[in-house]
Amino acid sequence: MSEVPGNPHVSKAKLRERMPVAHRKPTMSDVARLAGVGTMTVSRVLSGTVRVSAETTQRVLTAIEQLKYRPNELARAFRGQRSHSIGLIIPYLYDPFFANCAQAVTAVAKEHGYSVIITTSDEDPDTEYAEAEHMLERHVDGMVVIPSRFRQTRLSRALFGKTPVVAFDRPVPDPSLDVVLVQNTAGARRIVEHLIEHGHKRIAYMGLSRTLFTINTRFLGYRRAMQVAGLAEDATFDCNSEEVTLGILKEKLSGKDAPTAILTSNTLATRYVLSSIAHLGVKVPNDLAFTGFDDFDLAEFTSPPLTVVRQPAQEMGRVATSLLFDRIARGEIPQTGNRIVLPIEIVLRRSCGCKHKTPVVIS
Amino acid sequence: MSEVPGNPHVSKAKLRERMPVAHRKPTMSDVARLAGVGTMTVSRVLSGTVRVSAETTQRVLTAIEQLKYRPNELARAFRGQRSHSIGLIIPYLYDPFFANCAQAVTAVAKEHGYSVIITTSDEDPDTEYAEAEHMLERHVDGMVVIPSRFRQTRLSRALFGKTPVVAFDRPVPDPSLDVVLVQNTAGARRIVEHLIEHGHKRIAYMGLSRTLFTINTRFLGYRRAMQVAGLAEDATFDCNSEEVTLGILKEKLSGKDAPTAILTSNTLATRYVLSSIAHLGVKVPNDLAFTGFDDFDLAEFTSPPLTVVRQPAQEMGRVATSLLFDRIARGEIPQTGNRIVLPIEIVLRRSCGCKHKTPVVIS
DNA sequence: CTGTTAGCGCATTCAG
DNA sequence: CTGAATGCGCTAACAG
Repeated sequence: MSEVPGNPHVSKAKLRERMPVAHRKPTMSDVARLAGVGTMTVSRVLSGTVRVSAETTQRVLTAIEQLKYRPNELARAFRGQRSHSIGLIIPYLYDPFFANCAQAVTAVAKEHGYSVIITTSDEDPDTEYAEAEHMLERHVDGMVVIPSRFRQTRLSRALFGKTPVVAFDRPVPDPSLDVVLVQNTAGARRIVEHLIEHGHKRIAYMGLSRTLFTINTRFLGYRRAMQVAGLAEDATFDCNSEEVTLGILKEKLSGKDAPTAILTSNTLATRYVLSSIAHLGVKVPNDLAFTGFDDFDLAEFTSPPLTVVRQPAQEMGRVATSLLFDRIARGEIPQTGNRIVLPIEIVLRRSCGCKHKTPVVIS
Repeated sequence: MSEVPGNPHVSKAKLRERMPVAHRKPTMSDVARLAGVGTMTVSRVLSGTVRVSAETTQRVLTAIEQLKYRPNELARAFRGQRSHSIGLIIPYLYDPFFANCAQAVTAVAKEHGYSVIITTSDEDPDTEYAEAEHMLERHVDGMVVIPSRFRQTRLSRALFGKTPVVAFDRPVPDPSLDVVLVQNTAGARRIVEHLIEHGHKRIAYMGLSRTLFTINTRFLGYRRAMQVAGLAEDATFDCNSEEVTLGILKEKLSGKDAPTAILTSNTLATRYVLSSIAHLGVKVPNDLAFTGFDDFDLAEFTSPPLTVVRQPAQEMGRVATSLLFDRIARGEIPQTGNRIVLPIEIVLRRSCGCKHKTPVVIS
């Protein structure tokens, strides 16, 4: 041990003058020294949790001003129990639906004075797991996540320990996590019923991978409506690219039981199908009625305007994040989490065969 | 001071048994104890910077496994000089263009093993400033930001100190910050020239606030093209909502010098104008040719498909972030920053009057 | 109302 | 190749 002779309990480091203030970020003790008080007083002035005399407060404030002191959040987070940050994991950011969710999450976090650490899972369960671990290592106070594939996601209470987590848009197998969803099944069912009211008998469901919760759940709604009406179902789950989708649609339409109406599973499928429709020169809604899941900004300006199921993306994000802050505040992890289901709306435009000049929204 | 009698320099805390491991997250010394080594050895095994004997390494690894030990990134960041996180400030997340930028930033950060702290400025210079300060307090290693209004942004080297910052999409007044932009002026100019080639003489520029850099810069390109062709300019900067835009367009079209073609300043303006056009029953491109800045997923499926200037959103984000990591690695702050300008593309579809069945991209 | 002490978990000295 | 001591900046707990 490097002790100074004669002062066996005071190390050299303790005696060494600290670097001149100019070259380091000022710390609390710099402020304390300048104000002629103890560091705790500065801390108290900053946090405002304990009364400090007006005069002292003023001195501290002046010193802070003078040194341009900024508290070190890292030290604060490290020292205390709260890091004042939450983690957000979503599949992609370039999907407007997810981006809208993220917008809501950051907005709520800001209201709580929290930072958001964001990352994408790219729909890959391993990436998702690794990113979640990474956030845990950063000691986030909680996490909001849109889980990847239901059967493969490894997100669970075992991983998170005492860190609260809210899943949204898609559920997780672990029942102890809170989850916020929308009425996927009911939404799909109702829009199919609408198509049936228009007189359609052969309605096709065109989706991406069935391993995605939302896509499968919506399919269930579609199937239900078809069954109730005594109609034969016709679903595909391979619309993974424009090329593939074009092939599928072409084959469907050339068959003798060609569908007269379509429901797509989500925005991406909508894009692929719309592209294929344009390519094939099919007229909507006369040759083929079109409906899709997920509304988007310009759905009103496509040709024809699109009838869709609208999900409350931002509200879902807001509800999920509020729930998370609730958990953080309460500090208790439930045995079984909440399950909140938000209502959807049907936006009737003209691709379904309706003649509305302006969209009609039913909820 | 609470000392144990007889041991004047050993406090009670020092003697007190630590909580049983089960109730705390395991720390490095838990691992060290179990492996029968010092904490430094564990640290070295983890960081891999210094050679440790194979046998010892194995013992440590086993202990880590057994305790499910995870390093505390917070402590690591606090202790070391790097927090391994960068900050990202964008105006909004619900704008697909910005979301795409953000996607690229998070992707590059992930490649570097970095976390991204994200926040929105809502186009407000004060929010922007506050959020930047907040990130600085969190000791991010660097920041990527899409600055708010050019004349009002308070982002500057003075605020950031030695923390590297890259601005993108829009510049900042402070020349010491790096900035990555696209060819806004050239893009606007070329698409207007294209309109002129179609025979248009009265071309209107419809934009949001001129205080936004991109919108003003694109206007300059528009103006240039008009001047060179000897045409009179006709620009408005008040398309802030659907209602206002509708009023403006209605008035323009009823005047005797009604425009025969339009260029919008960005996606939002495009939406407002498209909505107004639909509302007024104007036929595109026969009554009015349409062109816009910013491509988007479904621009191909609007009626008619839209001719637009396409910006490389993801590439811009990627370049900006790579530049930032460069600065972080080098650890030096330049006197005057880089200024990188990325090329744009013109996507010719049919709203401009072209007859292309599929889009033609010129760059 | 204010100050002192101690320690959060880690990595950088420095000694073996 | 390994370990002990030390302190990063802050605040909870206590003492005055």
